[in-house]
Amino acid sequence: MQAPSAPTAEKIADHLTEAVHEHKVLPGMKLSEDEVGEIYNVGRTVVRQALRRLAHDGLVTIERNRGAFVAKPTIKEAREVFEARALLEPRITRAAAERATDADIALLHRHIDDEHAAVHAGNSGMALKLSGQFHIEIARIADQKTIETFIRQLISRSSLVIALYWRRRNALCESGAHHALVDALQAHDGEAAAELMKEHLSDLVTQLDLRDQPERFASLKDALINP
Amino acid sequence: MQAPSAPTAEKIADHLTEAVHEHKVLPGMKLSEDEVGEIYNVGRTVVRQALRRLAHDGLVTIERNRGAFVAKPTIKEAREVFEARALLEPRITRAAAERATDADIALLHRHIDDEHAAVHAGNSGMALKLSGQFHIEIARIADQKTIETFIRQLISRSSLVIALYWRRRNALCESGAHHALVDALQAHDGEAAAELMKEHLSDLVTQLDLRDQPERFASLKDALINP
DNA sequence: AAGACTTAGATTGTACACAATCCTAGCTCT
DNA sequence: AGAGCTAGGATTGTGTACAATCTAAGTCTT
Repeated sequence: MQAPSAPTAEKIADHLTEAVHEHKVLPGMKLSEDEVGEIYNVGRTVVRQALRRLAHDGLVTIERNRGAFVAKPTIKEAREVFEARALLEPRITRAAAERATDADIALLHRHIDDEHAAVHAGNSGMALKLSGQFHIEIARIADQKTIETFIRQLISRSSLVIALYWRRRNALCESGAHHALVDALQAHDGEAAAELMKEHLSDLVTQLDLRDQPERFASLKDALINP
Repeated sequence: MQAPSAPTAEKIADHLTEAVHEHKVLPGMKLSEDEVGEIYNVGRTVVRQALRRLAHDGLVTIERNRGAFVAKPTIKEAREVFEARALLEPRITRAAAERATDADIALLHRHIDDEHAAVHAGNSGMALKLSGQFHIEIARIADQKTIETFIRQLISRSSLVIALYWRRRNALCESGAHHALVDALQAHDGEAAAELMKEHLSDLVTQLDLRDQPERFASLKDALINP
């Protein structure tokens, strides 16, 4: 599963992003430059580029002379991420409903099937990743690259938020909502699709524990310095 | 005006972004690593970090083994930028209206005054930069860092779009719209502020020439390769 | 024995050197 | 003379070495 030859910085960043989506790497985890470089058979120069890109996406925080760590969004940031999603995704879903082709619908159905299969196989990380990619796919269908880029960032950060603040670790988001969404897209009913997406995101937020007093910090130091 | 000591990569990127906002650097201009490094008294390593960050913001395009150039958004990208702004800014303006303090209002008034002064002094670049910062300031007031970051990117890219597709180079956007906006913010009338912002952005788009056949390319080569 | 200080190790920040690639100019050939 | 080709120069891509900084273990003092 390793890369024998040297992948580019962009590839490494994308691969690490996927790992975040799958909850293979978790908030707070250290990303040593040497270590990452050894994994991908590449020098520190390239790793550095990848880490800086991830930092710019908000997935990683770089502390001077300390290194790169997977970001730990605060509760305020978590709320902002889902507010931004609530603002962007319903509108982009409406646009997607107008443009969705049969091929797009088929792809989304495959996505849902894969997600079900992953849940059935107990691979919750893969299920989570596919669930996120479903949202990205809708943005792609809408053919709005600029907003798609924003949504990609938001979904990546949502994975971190879920890792930190999800109530019941086992229970995954039921993909019934996704199924209903695809039906609305297939019917080219933009209004209904937008409404479904809005409710879906609303449901997601209620599954999070975003109360103000965070007692889930890893260490006392973080508790006293970060907030 | 030069930096005697070595500024950080982030500082350089911010400074170059400002230069884009002021139309001091224009789309298509080459950003040589050695040249930029010499300007800021810094090695190529740091310049490289800054340029990659700008590339990620969509302000610069990096072509492998060719170098970094100020981006030249296509007409499709230009439309997308303003569609995204039309989606984000009215909503963020509504939020800003609810939160704006007296100090915020005073700052916005100063911004408008500075903008008027710049127009009066014939410094259209400065006026354009201030006009963009006005929008960023509203996002800051709304206290939504995530969306503020998106709006920053969009306004930077808007500067490129304006450089490429503005109809009348001399006529600047009348800041009467900005003045009315501040009044609505001061009255904490979110609905009115959102509507004003929506109309303001709509007006901006009508000032652009986004017809499909672009005959304003710098060279024949670009005309045949890019589209 | 607990706390503060010192020193050694490890990790990141930056510059530099070399390799790879591209652009340009000059040359040759038809 | 014009088109194609080749060699030189210049610019970017990447690894590596050295400096700066942080972390942690070990020692000394009270």
